Amino acid sequence: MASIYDVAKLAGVSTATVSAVVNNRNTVEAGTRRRVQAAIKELHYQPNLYASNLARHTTRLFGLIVSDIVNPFFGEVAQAIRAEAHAQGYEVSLAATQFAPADLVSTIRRMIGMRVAGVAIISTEIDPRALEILRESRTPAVFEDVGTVSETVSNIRIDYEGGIFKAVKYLIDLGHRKLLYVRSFPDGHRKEQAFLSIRLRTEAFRAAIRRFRPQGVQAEIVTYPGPGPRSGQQAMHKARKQFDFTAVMATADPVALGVLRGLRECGLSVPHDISLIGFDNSYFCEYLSPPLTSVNIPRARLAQMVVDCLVRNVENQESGRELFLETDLIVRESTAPPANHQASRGTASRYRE
Amino acid sequence: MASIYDVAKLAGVSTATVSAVVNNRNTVEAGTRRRVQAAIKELHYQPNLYASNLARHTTRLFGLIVSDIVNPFFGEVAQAIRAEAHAQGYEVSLAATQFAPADLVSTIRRMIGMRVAGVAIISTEIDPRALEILRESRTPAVFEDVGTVSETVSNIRIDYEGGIFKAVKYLIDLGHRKLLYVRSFPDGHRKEQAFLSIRLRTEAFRAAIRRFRPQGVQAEIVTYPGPGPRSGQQAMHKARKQFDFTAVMATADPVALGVLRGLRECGLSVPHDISLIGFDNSYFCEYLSPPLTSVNIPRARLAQMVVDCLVRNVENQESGRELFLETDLIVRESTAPPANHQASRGTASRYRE
DNA sequence: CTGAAAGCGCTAACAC
DNA sequence: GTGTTAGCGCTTTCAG
Repeated sequence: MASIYDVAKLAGVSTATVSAVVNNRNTVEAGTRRRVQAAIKELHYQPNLYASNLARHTTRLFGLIVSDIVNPFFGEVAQAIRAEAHAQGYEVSLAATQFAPADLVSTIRRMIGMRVAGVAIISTEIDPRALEILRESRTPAVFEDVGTVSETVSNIRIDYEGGIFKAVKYLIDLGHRKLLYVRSFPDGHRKEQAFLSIRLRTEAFRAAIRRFRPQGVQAEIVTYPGPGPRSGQQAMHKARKQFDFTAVMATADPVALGVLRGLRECGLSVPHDISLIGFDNSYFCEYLSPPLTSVNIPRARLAQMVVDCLVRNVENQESGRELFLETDLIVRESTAPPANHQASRGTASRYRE
Repeated sequence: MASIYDVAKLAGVSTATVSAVVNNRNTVEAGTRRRVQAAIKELHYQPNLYASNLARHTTRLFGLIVSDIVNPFFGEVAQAIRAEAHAQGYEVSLAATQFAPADLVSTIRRMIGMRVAGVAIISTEIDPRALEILRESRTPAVFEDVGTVSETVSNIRIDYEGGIFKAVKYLIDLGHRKLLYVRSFPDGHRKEQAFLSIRLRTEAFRAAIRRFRPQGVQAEIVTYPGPGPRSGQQAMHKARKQFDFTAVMATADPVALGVLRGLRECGLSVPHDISLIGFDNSYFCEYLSPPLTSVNIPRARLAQMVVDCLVRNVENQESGRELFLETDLIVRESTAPPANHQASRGTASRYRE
């Protein structure tokens, strides 16, 4: 492949000049520029990114690491972050770990190897080495949910507590007293493993329940391995036999998807027999039957925070910060007052409103 | 950040030796290796990828370009391709264009700049420059649906024709005679613009209808701009007033999602009043209410083909090929015989099966 | 098994 | 405006 020398020779100029026109510097005379461009075209010249980055010493590139590229929530967040970064003149390189902590670490290594200006980690899984490596390399980073802010690492705390409290309260106010919380963890891992955001969400649920104990609220938490939808589906088939409940909260929307299906398979109707609340407010929520009530994490705000942290850290040497992202409950049609005990026992679903 | 020289000096060896241990070459004595590793750890050394790729002249890296990172179909495909590439010892760098042909071109440029070993373009949008640039740079490439194979570019033709024929036939066999085909195109573009796969799918639908004309089959095709779900939803609100139909085919699953919602809002039930078929067989299909019948594009097979083409091209200098990927219809519960004309006129949805 | 040294293709002073 | 040139940090012969 043609190099900058070939172009320079063909155009009868120096490599510095070619470099200037390639990088759109306006220090080149129109005629020269044209000659260079012609040579570039003729040789199909494409600058070698490795060479230029190596010589340049600095990149306007952020790394973005998400857990699961198939979960639309991560896709939406990635889009939002990309847009925000572009607005600030940064590219973003996206990587997915599919929940494997080892991949998280190697991906971070690779990104440091790319000398990214900063990296954002929006992931469910964590690995203590991740933080350590990032801090040692002094690469600006922003995490979601991981607590330890430092000179170069920021943290965005998502208000699970508040969002889940709103959700629980909403159910209680509707009259529900027996709740089921369903969570899922990726296959090939142990439940106890560090999926921080899942743990935090669960904790938030427990805390909310505690506060409503005086009202006679009871709750169970069940956990199944595997992809979210499958877990949710399983949960309905199994948990229904063990526990009595009139409302379900899912740890993430894909889990809610499975719950919806499981419920249907059991001949139970949402929200008539069982109310259901998801988490993340994925775009598909409003398109389900019934449209799914879900706790919303504002993506645009999240993206702003992420990019802002990184940019300030990079450009103004501001140190890492702890930010707090509020969440809210988006009420749709998957939640309603519980049917009376009789009706909720399985066969009433034919008579809607 | 520490360089290979720093490590070499600290370990009392040459950079060649450091390079050898970093790259896991087994030509280093155990003791030396340990010393080097200690130095690496102490200095938090991370090799500069640009420098190493520049010196190395060759990468085991494929570029993968998809249209829309939020559509789970692309996510699933990306995962499958990544897995297959890893199995062959290649990394993959993922980029999303969000349907913008200009981004397609600049992304391809960037990937050539990264000197990727090959690139796969699984996108809805196309741009003639894309093919041209790739061919000129002699970068091995594989497209989906774009017809012109050459020395370095392969093409995977997806059997839209077959898949859609099966879908239409299935509907006809169920007794449907009046079909509606709903498609969507990204906002900010014109309908006539080149979204090849959408056009091909539409053509396939037309062809299928033509073949069933003798049976008295009628069909309409409607098109709305915007995100798929919104288009599907709109289609139901508007098209229902203009046309008479008992079955809907959507150009992609997200569109079907919107159709489902639109239908519900109109008080129509699937499949009792209207049958619905999606396209792509996204993972969420089986979790909808009712589970969505959809035309399946086998991801694993697609991934195999893509990676295989690329690898053969890179490693064995085999020239580009034209491959054909069969599709099949996954029947679920969104399709059923049409209700009699009376019942389908809007109010029958309470009396299921 | 290890070291010396010549690049890789580009950028950015600095000089002209 | 444009050219010269010294690196950037690594890999890879080739000697030893």
